[in-house]
Amino acid sequence: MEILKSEIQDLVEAAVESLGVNSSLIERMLQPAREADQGDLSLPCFPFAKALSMSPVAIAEQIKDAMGEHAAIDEVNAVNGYLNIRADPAWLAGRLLSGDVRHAANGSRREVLIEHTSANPNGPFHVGRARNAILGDTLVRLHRLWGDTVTAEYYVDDMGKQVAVLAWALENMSADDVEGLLSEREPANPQWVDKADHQRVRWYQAAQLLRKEGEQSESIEKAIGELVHASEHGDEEVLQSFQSAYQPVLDGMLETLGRLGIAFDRFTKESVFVTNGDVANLMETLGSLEINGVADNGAQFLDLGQRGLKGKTEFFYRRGDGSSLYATRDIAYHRWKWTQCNELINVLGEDHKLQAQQVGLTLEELGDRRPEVMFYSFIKLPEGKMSTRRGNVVFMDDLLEEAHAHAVEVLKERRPDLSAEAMATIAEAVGTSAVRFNIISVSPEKGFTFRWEDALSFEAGSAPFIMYSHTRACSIQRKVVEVDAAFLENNRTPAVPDETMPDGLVQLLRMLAVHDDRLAKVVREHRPNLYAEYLLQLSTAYNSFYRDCYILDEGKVDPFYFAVSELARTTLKEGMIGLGIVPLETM
RNA sequence: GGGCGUGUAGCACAGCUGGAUAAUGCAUCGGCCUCCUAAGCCGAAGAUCGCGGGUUCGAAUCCUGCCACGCCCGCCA
Repeated sequence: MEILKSEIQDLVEAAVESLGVNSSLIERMLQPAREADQGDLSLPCFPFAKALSMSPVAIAEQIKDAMGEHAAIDEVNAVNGYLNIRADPAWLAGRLLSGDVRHAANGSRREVLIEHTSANPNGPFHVGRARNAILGDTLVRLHRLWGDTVTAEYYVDDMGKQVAVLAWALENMSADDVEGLLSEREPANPQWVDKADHQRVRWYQAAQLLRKEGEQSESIEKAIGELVHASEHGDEEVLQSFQSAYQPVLDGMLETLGRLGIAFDRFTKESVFVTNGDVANLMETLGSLEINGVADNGAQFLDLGQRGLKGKTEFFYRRGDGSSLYATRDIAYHRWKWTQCNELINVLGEDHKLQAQQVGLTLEELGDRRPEVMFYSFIKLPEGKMSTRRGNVVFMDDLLEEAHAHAVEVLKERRPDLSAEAMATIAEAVGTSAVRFNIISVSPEKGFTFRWEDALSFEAGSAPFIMYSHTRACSIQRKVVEVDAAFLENNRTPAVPDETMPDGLVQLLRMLAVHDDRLAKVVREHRPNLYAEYLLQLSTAYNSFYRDCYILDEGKVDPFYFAVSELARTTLKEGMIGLGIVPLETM
């Protein structure tokens, strides 16, 4: 709890000094208490035991006795060798309601470029791909909540084999060809027949079959190879045909993402760095490096083993025919990205770890910084790995429909009074928020198994739980305005009452006091799941407060309780936006 | 074979820059709607923190060996 720590650290240091111990460790040792009933900050006294040749228990007692009084401190206890300090709830309330604490710790607003998703535009989004998009977008939102200036960027893979296959298929196959080839597969979901990503992926899949099994697979492979080659050499006409092939697919994917509240500020095409000469220049620079090597056929690589890379140390950046590789273009892209920001974050699947190492080391070799990377592990289905080929996929579009339908069912039961229209709006918000939250709330590096029952859980521990707490606060605000329309204006900073506060209120104040600490950590360490956990705790605290403190009692408004409720409401709302949960005002 | 990651209650998951009784949700059992939305609240039960060593006043957390699972080790993207 930084707001308390910054206030009383001097006091603790003075007390420790008075015992004759150097207090330089206090800054680090004075830490949040683990259990709420221990207090807000605690100082383990074990490290001082040797120097003072006293028991930690006695040391804690003596520090306690040596501590001066402070308005921020409710009580100090010495327990089992720990010095526990509890913040005074009234002091906390005063600080929080004065409004000058929020984001107080934020001295470092940065310009951050976050690249995420960047999926090949060759088919609809499935849940596996969505982990990247949801994590990335949440990171974008949380950095914005923190006060950073953020650019969310999608790197469009507009050259290379995957797009070439799609372009070739659209050019050379009829709808009948495609459906004939895919006759043994599951037919496309009729609901999405007009959506280009679902449509065109059929062409892509059919072409993949032909490439592998068809009689003309060799000639097809050759044709596609020529397209790839042309694109890698910056052939405008080919690149143009690629674009008309993938753009509608990309648009379809973005439509799906839009439903989840995910949007991008900029799309950067891979081919740009080929056509503008950056890649050629880069390869020239790399060729002059000390660690450059040349293979028999003229291909070039860097020996990154000399820079600490383990395992396979040769990193090829140039083919024998002189063309670039994906990673080479990625390096050119990164060098450009560094001209756009002072903080760079990439969201990548764990399969990209080696490549990220190669790119990072090469950037350092060139005198650039390496980007920060948030890696995530892939989403599996209970039946095993997701695979489009075996039809073992969950499309995001289907998942969102299912989530929406499930939310409608729940609403029919709980709120039969609502109009169909209102229900649809709420169901969409509840469904999409629940899906996002389900994915955000687990650590990115942890394997994630997608389960319908979890994604559609609307109970405690889910997005709807947080949403529900927020709507309670909204409902109270509406009622207060009904009772007294001018109340909001007249009671900006009510006096903090001089009486013992109910448990629920104290819990809520402490949760609110800790918000910035948590957000700072989440943004610094790229761990959105910790913020998801925080919002759950804040919601729980609000619900306890709601239980203990009647804001409206017999038609009268308690100004202090209402102010606390309002602070919780705005904190919840901003936090929900930070996670991409829709802050409904009623549900 | 090498590199990286993961292993915590029946299930899912938090905690991992070492600190006191390992947090939370689901499932299980019990209580709370004549009062601000019960998608809620209160309580019970449930954990040799993968296994073995080590460092330390103190280890889920650090080091090390082993086991299991995932990902990677293309002049593919």
